[in-house]
Amino acid sequence: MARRTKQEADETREALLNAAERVFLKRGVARASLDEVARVAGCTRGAVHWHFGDKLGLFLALDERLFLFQDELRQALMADGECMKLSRFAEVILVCIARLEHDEGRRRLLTVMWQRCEYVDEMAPALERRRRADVAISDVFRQCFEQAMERGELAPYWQPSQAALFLHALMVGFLTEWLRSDAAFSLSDQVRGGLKMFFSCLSGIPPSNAQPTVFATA
Amino acid sequence: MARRTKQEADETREALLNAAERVFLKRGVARASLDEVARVAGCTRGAVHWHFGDKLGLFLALDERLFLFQDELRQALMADGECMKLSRFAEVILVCIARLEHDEGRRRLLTVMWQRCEYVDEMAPALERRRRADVAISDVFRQCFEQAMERGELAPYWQPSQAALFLHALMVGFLTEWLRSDAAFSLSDQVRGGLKMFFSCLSGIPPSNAQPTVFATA
DNA sequence: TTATATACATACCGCCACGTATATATTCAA
DNA sequence: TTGAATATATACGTGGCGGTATGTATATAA
Repeated sequence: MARRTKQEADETREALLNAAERVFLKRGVARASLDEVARVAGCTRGAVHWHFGDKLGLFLALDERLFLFQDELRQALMADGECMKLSRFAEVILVCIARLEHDEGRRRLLTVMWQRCEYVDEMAPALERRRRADVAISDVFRQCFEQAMERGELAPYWQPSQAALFLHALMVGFLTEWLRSDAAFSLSDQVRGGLKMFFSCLSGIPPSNAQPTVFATA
Repeated sequence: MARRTKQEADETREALLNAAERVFLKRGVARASLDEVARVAGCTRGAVHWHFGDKLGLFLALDERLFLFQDELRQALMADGECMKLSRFAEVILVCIARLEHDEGRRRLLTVMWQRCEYVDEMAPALERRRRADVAISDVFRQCFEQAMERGELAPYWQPSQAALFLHALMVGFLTEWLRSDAAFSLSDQVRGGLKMFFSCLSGIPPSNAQPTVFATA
């Protein structure tokens, strides 16, 4: 019941975060009790308060996980300040989406943060993170589209910034519907189809249904 | 303190709903107290319990308002089972969006239902309404695109159902970003631009920037 | 006019969950 | 070996909030 080894303590911490993920998902962040979180993790509220201070601390620690995922996408899209070609760009997004779809933990986490949390008062710091992550992703999108425009990959009537906002809204929309439907449809399929249409519009080249690869290599 | 007239009772009811709208927005549905709602409305919890039974009843009554708004859009899009041309279609959506943007009450309501509520356990009925409304809207979209396809207004590579899901995701995404940003940008402008690109892609006709009206009359 | 239903206000009760304080058992460093 | 820091469990106090029960004044119908 007391400090075993440092590693075991870390395992307790992880167990608590995993438990919080599930309990927040089931009860909602506001209605979830720390006691239930602790019991699901196989310990008591003492451990929660030791590791996270209070409920907000626990929530923010959990939120950190989502932040890491988002950053992962951002880095994948812009490995070294250099943007990839549009065709490759779409593929990277799809890989991230597919990973999300097949990782129950990520889905739980995203559901908690998007659908089971009332961003108000003390939750404000998390909302700020969300906003910054949104801006960061949109910025990466925009930079990629700007470089694509310079390379002549963009149909002339598209503005890079507008394309970025458009794409971002599209992704947020698909994700929101997917989470709301309780993953009732194949997210990958939806997004694949959506991206296909979007990118072909972007490039001004009609999509080729015959082609085996997902995107025309514009 | 007691039954004045029937009309005054209805006014109390409306005042309570308006208060709930604001208090739920500020505190989140779960953390909001009925006492604060009542005080904001200028009465006590007695009135709340009389009119709505309990907290869930109050919430569902408020939710009804949003449902009405959504139905308004649905009816506007398909007045008499007949769908309009795509160009007009986009305009109707924009009118609804503009109305939402300039109606603080509607924005509050939508924010509460989309960003200040944890849909869990007893909130399930509201989530069901949300899902049904989503399906209903998507269905209207799909029907319109089907008829558009029959009229030859759709580029051949678009499937009506896919176009409907695409459009729906796009709208949900724009709205979500707008609400999350606390209405920091012009929703109408964003959506106008987005719809313009989307519908020109749909019809396979590049958008004409020179034209004064928003959409090419395809 | 009076009884009854209505439209609230007030009072009371009970729970629950959070935070804190404290106890306790290990580990680790000296 | 021992003290201090660590990693929990347990115990305690308490504030808030929701539901219900009840009080009460007014409208309305008979």
